[in-house]
Amino acid sequence: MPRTTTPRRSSIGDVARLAGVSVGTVSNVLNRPDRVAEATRDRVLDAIARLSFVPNASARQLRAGTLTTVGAIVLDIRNPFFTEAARGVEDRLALADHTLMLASSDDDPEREARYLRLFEEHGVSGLLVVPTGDDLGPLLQLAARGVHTVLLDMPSPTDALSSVAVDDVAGGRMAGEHLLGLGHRRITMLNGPHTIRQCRDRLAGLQRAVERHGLDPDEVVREVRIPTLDAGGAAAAFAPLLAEDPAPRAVFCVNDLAAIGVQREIRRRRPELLGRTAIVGYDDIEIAAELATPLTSVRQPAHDVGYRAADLLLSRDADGNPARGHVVFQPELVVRSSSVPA
Amino acid sequence: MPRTTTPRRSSIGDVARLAGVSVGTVSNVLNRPDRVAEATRDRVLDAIARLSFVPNASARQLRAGTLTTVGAIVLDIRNPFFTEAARGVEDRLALADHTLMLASSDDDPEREARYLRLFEEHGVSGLLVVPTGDDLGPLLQLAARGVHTVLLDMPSPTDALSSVAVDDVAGGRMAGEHLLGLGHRRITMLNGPHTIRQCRDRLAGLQRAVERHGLDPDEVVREVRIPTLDAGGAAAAFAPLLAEDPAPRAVFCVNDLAAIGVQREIRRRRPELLGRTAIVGYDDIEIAAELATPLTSVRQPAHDVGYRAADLLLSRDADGNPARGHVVFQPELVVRSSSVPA
DNA sequence: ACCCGCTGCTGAATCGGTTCACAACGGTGG
DNA sequence: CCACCGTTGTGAACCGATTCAGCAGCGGGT
Repeated sequence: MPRTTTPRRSSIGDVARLAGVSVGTVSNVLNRPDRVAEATRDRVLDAIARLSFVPNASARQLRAGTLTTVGAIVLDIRNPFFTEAARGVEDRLALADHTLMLASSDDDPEREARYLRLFEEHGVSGLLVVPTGDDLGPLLQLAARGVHTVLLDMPSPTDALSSVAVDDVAGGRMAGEHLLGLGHRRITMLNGPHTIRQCRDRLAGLQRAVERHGLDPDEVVREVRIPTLDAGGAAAAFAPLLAEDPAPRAVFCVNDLAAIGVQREIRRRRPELLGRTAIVGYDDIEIAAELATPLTSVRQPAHDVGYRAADLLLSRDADGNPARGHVVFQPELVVRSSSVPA
Repeated sequence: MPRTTTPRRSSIGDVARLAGVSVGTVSNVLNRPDRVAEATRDRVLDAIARLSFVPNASARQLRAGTLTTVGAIVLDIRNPFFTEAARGVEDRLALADHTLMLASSDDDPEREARYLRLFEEHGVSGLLVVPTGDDLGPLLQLAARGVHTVLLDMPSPTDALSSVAVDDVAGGRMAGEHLLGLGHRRITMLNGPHTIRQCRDRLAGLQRAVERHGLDPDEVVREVRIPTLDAGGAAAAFAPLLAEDPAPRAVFCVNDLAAIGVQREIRRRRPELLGRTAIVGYDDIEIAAELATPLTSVRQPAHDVGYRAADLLLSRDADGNPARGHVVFQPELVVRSSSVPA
């Protein structure tokens, strides 16, 4: 009986009644204030304040069809690369008074599909997606249905989808050249699943660097897969390698979190190898420079990636159609003390 | 002229026409499939597939009023504590087939207000907020308007808002007792703005620990404010202290990122003080154990905080009203080598 | 033959805004 | 005095779904 009935949100009709005008006028006050005489406008604004009226976005969008919300789906919200990119997105969107809604697919195609559907149902004005796999089918269908989509951190194989990415092959090559230049001839790559393109590309870059040195990639490069791209998974996968003889002396990790896991595992199991194992990470996250052994890493312009992607999403060509484009940023090798000579 | 007119999204009416049924039937197929004969249902499903029909969430919500989306506003998406909490939220919501939309206020009340309004306009079924300041007015109004709201990482001063928080006074006290136990009698606290409650509480906890030791907080504790809670801001604020004589020998940082900044600054300017300055951080982020000097830190159960908050948001009492509650988790001190004796 | 109840479907009202054709009105110029 | 104009404001159609009263058809009981 004391069941508190939720007070119904007040609608534009309530406001109109209180202000003694028609709903059309209230709508005009909201959207084209200059079309309304000042006295009337004040009365309406007063009524809005008194009722603490908040317009219903569903109703507005249903009729007007427009929305200033952009959706983004990243692989893992805990990965600093993605959060930094998300900040870039937000920063660009804020300039256009748009807002970001962020979701994390956890590298699970099913979750990705759920969020894609959710955003489409809500009619977002654009979508930024870091795809979980190679199957762009769902995204292409989405684009065909008129949802302007930009691939994040993945070059688009088609003109139907725009993209902003970083050249991962170049990044892998930089890491490889660096390690080869230090004299290493056996390089272990701690890589993620090949379903993730970044992982494949970074390996390919490493192999290309080896070839350029006139060596055989199959001899030099040994790939070890880790199931999850975090420190724990990397540590677990690296542990058995440390028991081998000889233990790896040059390790290229698919990201910095994995590199941190490798360092942790070396310190725990074979501390004598600490200063004698070259480690190169990827992403150059903020704390890479602060680690027990400051980490050599391939830096990606994460903020720029997000910013540029949002920019692409918002820009229209002369005809008012969404602009299409493919942007590829170049990574940069940051050398610190973790990459020791052979 | 080649202006590609966006193909209009197909509606439930299009589906009905193609399947040769009424819109009501299509709606039934979508929401109560058991009410529809199998043959009819198959025809409708076929039409849905052929048109790649996606229901319009705005229309649905406008009429039905329900939504399975929850909004969350955190202070900074780059702070691992918040992203970990966000994962906790997502994990709990997924169980109930709800989805999370995440936004970051950047500790800016204006941005916070914008997102609050956005989420309210969209009629989210609940809201998780880490408030930017002490002014809960807007949130109380929101709650009064029927938006179920849970304060994240802040104990609620009122029963109108639920809350899930960690006891920051206890955390500050733990840090203080640890440093005092190590013999330190001058403690510098690198703190954030007092507009943030966490910052005030952690300082208060530190002061209380000093009192318990029979000492005068004003003599022992020196507070230095940093404008932003990241490594860069902390490093900048700490630099002048390093020029003083004597330089600080015990530093309690309001979070781990700040502690990392302090370590960086010491290493850069006074490397001789490296092993002789006790540092305690807060949050125990994943890499705290991997730093050049592994960091003593106060651990917060971030994932649990998010999970529990989402739980509170979803739970209803026997009358079907949203449950109210106040949960306070206890932090835990993790001692590593950064906290050296005096 | 008639009524009852059940299943399966229809058609229209409804949610809360936006938008547009049009009306009301006071002022202006010929 | 009238035609005309610009400024304000009105009222209804409309967006795309949900929901519910009601109807058609059919089998079974009496």
